[in-house]
Amino acid sequence: MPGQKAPENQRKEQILQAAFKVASSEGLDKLTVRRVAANAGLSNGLVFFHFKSKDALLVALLDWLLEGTIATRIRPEIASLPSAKERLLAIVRHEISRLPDKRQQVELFFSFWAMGTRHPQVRHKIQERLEHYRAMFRPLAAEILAQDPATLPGISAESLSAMVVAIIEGCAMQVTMAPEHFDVEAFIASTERLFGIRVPGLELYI
Amino acid sequence: MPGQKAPENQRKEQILQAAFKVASSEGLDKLTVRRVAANAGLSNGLVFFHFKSKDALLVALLDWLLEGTIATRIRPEIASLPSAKERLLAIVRHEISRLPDKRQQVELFFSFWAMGTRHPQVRHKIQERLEHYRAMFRPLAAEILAQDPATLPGISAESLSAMVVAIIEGCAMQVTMAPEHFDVEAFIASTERLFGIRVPGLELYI
DNA sequence: ACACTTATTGACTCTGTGATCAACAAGGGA
DNA sequence: TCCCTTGTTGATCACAGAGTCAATAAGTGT
Repeated sequence: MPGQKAPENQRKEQILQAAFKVASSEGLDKLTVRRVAANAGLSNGLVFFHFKSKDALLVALLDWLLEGTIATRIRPEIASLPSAKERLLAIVRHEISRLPDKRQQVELFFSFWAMGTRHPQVRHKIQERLEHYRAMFRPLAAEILAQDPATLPGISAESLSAMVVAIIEGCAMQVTMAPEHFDVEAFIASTERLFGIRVPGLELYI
Repeated sequence: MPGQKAPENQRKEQILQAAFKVASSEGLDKLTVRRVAANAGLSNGLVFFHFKSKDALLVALLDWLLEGTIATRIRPEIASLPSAKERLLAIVRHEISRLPDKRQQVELFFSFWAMGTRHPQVRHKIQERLEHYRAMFRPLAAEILAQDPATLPGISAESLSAMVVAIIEGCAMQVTMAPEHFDVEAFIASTERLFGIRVPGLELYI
């Protein structure tokens, strides 16, 4: 006996939340349509009605995850900082410091990353986001490089953005793998020192 | 009708190689005991005879992968370089430049990494290797920091090693996800510039 | 020759999964 | 009131997977 109809597309959101719950608590490999449906208190058939297949559900979950997890623009309080270097490092600090709180999301993101190596659609979505993420840093990197072209000769804004992203992602990997043995604050401090900030009289690099 | 007996533990190696072939060509999630057995030209029962369970097979595969993939010691030609900074950067260059060739291994490694978030044994093995990897850089980092304590105040060899590992892993992630859009050479160059080498007269940092 | 341990096979069981579908409920318009 | 579209259910199907097991072959010691 069918239950109540839900208004609009609340059902999709409800199912996606259940899917996230399952994936983040049991792992993406243990996610099944039945488990998601049970977690949402719905029948499995309904999941196939709203998302045509399990694969489509996973892709939708990835969208849902990226939407709510990856930074997509520079926050106003950071955008108002005077120098490009400060802005870039403020973003890095912000991105890294929130990693421990966003651990479930980050873990699931890595699962999708692994999945993406064999799944063209997932791969494409992650590539897009990665590119978007790098693009957020590129103007800052360009400004930094333009201010003093002599210090980092032959380096493009592109590769400097890639470096920043690598540092953030690499930190994320280590945090997810060994959160108890990884000192996030020290890591942030190292990044800032390496990029030459807060060391009076030594601000030569970048 | 049982087939020929294989000498010693050649069978285990044979099965592990088949497992790697399956995992790297179809993805770790598509790895089944049957597929591995078929790929090795053996019966599925034999896989369970040599490895007690699929789980144990996966753990053995991880060992096999780590054994042959992750650098575990500093190569002699690098160890003979005069300065600690040069040695560290030579390792980084070596590690990054071989990423495109080791892409299958790296992809599989990331799959295990994702698996490790829910699998204590896998997690532990990866943690160990990660720590071992960091430990390889630590003496170099310590030496670099000791040579000029003023330039990078308050930074530990530990966090500097973590930074180096983050850069390598973060680069690996981007290479696996978008190998055609990622300029490995430019990335290596950026790393070297950032760490202040090959820029005559500007070798202040690190 | 004979027993005994170790490999090896493939059929078999049991469980769970993705997907389908007929049935049925709810609401909205004509 | 009567359709007709949209939701919703749970039974059902076909199938694949992990793991078991009796049977059997190949060595190994005696």
